[in-house]
Formats: sequence, C-alpha cells, structure tokens
Amino acid sequence: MRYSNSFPKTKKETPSGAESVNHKLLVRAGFIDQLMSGSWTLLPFGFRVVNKINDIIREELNKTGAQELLMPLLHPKEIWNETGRWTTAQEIMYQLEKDKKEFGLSFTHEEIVVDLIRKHQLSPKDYPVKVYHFSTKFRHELRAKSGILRGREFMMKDLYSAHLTEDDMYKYYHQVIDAYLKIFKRLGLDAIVTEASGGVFTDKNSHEFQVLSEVGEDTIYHCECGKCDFSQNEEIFKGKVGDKCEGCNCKIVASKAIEVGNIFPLGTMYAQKMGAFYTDSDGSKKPIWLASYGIGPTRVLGTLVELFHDDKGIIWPESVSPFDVHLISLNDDQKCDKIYEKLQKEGVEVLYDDRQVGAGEKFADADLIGITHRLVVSQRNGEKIEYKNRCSEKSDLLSLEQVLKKLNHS
RNA sequence: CGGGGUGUAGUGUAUCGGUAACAUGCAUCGUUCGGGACGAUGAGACACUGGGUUCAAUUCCCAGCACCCCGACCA
Repeated sequence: MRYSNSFPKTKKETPSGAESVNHKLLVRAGFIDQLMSGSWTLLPFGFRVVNKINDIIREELNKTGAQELLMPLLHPKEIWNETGRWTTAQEIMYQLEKDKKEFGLSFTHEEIVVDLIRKHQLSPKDYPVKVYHFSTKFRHELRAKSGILRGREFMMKDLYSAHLTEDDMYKYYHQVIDAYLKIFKRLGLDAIVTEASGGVFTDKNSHEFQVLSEVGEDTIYHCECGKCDFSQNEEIFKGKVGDKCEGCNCKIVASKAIEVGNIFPLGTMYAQKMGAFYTDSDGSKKPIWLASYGIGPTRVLGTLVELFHDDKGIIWPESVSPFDVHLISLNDDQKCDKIYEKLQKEGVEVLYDDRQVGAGEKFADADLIGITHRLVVSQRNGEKIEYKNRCSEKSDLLSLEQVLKKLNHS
C-alpha cells in the first residue's frame, strides 16, 4: 500500500475530550472514527488489525473442530420469547417495531443457534455441534466509555457448542479455555482465567479472560505470585485482599483488568425451553447441553493500544501489526520503488510512505501508526536499507536479503 | 438515570455585550529535504438548537441536544 493513496492520513491533534489512550491514539493514527457515543467505524488500518486478530482466533478455533458460519443480526421477537429473554434482557437489547412487528437487534445468539440445531433433527452421532461467527453485537450499555473498549455496537466472535452430556460439554469447554489462552498469547496478551457470574446468560458461573490494566473496568482477585490459577471476579469473590490463596498459599491481591473474553457453560435450560432434544438409544427425549464462548476483537484492538504504546504512538505486537513493514523513502524514490516491488513479490505486506513530505513527518507517522518493522531507503544509506524495530532505539544497515531474513520471508 | 465538564472553520484552540482570531489541515507557488522545515497567496464559521435579558448576545440567563469523565449497570 502506498501511503499517498491511503485513506485516511494521521492527525496531529488529539480529539477534543478524549481521555483514554486507545481513543486518542487510534483516532490520531487513523484506525477508527467515531460516529456517535459507543459507535465506531473501523477505518482501513483498524480493520486490518481486527482481521489479523480474527485470523488468529479463527485458526485456533478451527483446530478445536469448530466451523465458521454467519447468523443474522435482526431477530424476531418470537424466538426471544421462547426463553423469556425478550423481557429479561430488555435493558441491554435494542428492540424496535416496524409494520406492527417487533424485532430485536442481536446482543448474542444462543436462541438462534438452538433454533438452528432443533430444525436440523440431528442424530446423537451428529453431536457435538461447534459453530461460531464474527459479527456485530448491539448492546444498550448505560454508558459507552473508554474509547473503543465499551461500545454499544462492536465486533464479537461468538462460538456455541451443543453436546449430548454435561461431561462432553465440559470436556470441550476446557478445550476452548486452552484455545483461548493460545489465542491471547499469540495476540501478545497475558490473559487470566477468572471465575465470574453468568449475567443474563446463565445462573451457572462463567469464566472471564482478564488482562491486567489500570484502565480496566473490572476488579479481579487473584493470587499474588500468579503461579496458581486462582482468580475471581468482584461479583463472586467472598474473601478479602491479603487472604491466603488456596492453591499456592500466597496472598490474594486485587487488580484492575480488562475483560477480553468470556465463556459460559449454559447447561440444558435453552434446549428445554426451546425444545431442542435428541432421541437417546432407549427412545427417550433428552435436552442438549449448550455452552457459549465470546471474544471481543474490537475490544482487543483497544486493549492492545492501552498496553503497548509510548509517547510517540502505538507499538503493535508483530502478530497483528497492520502491515509487516513500514517502508520510508527519503528522497530516493526510484530505489525505494524497486525495493517496494521486491518486498511485495516476496509476500511482505508493505506500507510504503512515498509522499513528498519531510523526513520528520514520515518518522513521526511511522511511530504513531506503530508497525513493527521500519525500513528507510535514502541515498545516505547507499545500497543498504536501514532497519529499525518499533520498540527498539537502534537501527541497522542491512541488505535486502538480510531484511527478508529478519522478516522471516526468505 | 444522578453528578461534573465541554460545545466557536475539517481538526485543535483563542477572544469578546457592538457578528470572530490563531494553529493545523486543505488549495496554489517557490525554497527545502534524516525527526511533524520555511516563505507567500487563497478558500474555509448562520459561534450546537430553541427561548429569555438587552438598543445590541457567539459572549449573560434558562431549557433542550451532543460529546467526554465519575457513579449505577453490564458477555
């Protein structure tokens, strides 16, 4: 991508009123744009990062045998009445009326998945069913806040699994916990699995994936040393800070954290209310066991910025950097054009700053945008290319071959 | 929904009871060219909306709306 052709460009001024770091930097760097409170456009660069986040999620979920599909966002009232959630989830669900018919905008998809499964009259040997999608969620939050961290419309990956038995449900549930931990690790995040309540989803406990951060809205109580896996959300924690942790005997501390994922062992309630049964070998009808699993990719986007930035801009983890390299030409466009072509031929994703502007502006934008690898081509460097990592102060003069090696593209 | 703050060119700000200035961005030109370089010219604003006070309101007062922050609430 030639930056001269890219929309939009960076901004020098931080948006008025913005306080949270992800809000300021993502807007300034041209990754997101606000339409109204809690509602954001993912601009091309922001969308690239979200797609990379999604690719990682997709890859790890597919390994668990899950299948990707896409479900609608406009739902009839009737299906929500089957479980009673049209009323119980009224506060969070956007509900509307058109031509005397009532509709809800999706804030989750349990009802839709259960409807899908019951329609298809599966045999016990067809279970478990594991399906997921990436789509917009609408939630009438009382207050949207913290940039893109809490919106009223946001992207979510939600996975649903249906099983014949509780044991099988929990078996897969734990498999998903492992997959999630791998996903967050690949995203550069240290997620803490935390016990929490089930909210409007279930009366069973759920598990949240929490990333420690001062800007987080949740408080979690977890083991000080981090060696054992004790961690509970404020809602269910019954002890107090300083108590001995059951697992490893060290102290329990309280920390602010951002919830980047949440999973729910839902049980048979949905199947019972909606009539999703399978016929057992003895001829009896039994309800299926359901679990659901969410990750908010747009919230992950904001979380990464909160965690990884400096006073100059964003520092993306390499795994989700919007481009592999940020190529800068300093008055050496002919040579740089060729390097740009070669890098592209090798499959490297390049953001090429070919604008006719001063060097300082190009460097400042590179720091703000935060792509992991920066390359500078100028007459001063001769045939060599200057390489610098976004999180390092020093740079090296390398040949194109050495650059490709550094990028793992040789 | 309660509390606080802010609404002025695209963006960020200044100003003032007598209809608005600066920066940036945009356009044109020239000089520059390794950390947001310099000069010149130009376009760009019913000062959020409605009402009130006043000879006169962008400015003061009231209401509404929008956005941000705190709280309640929340995968």
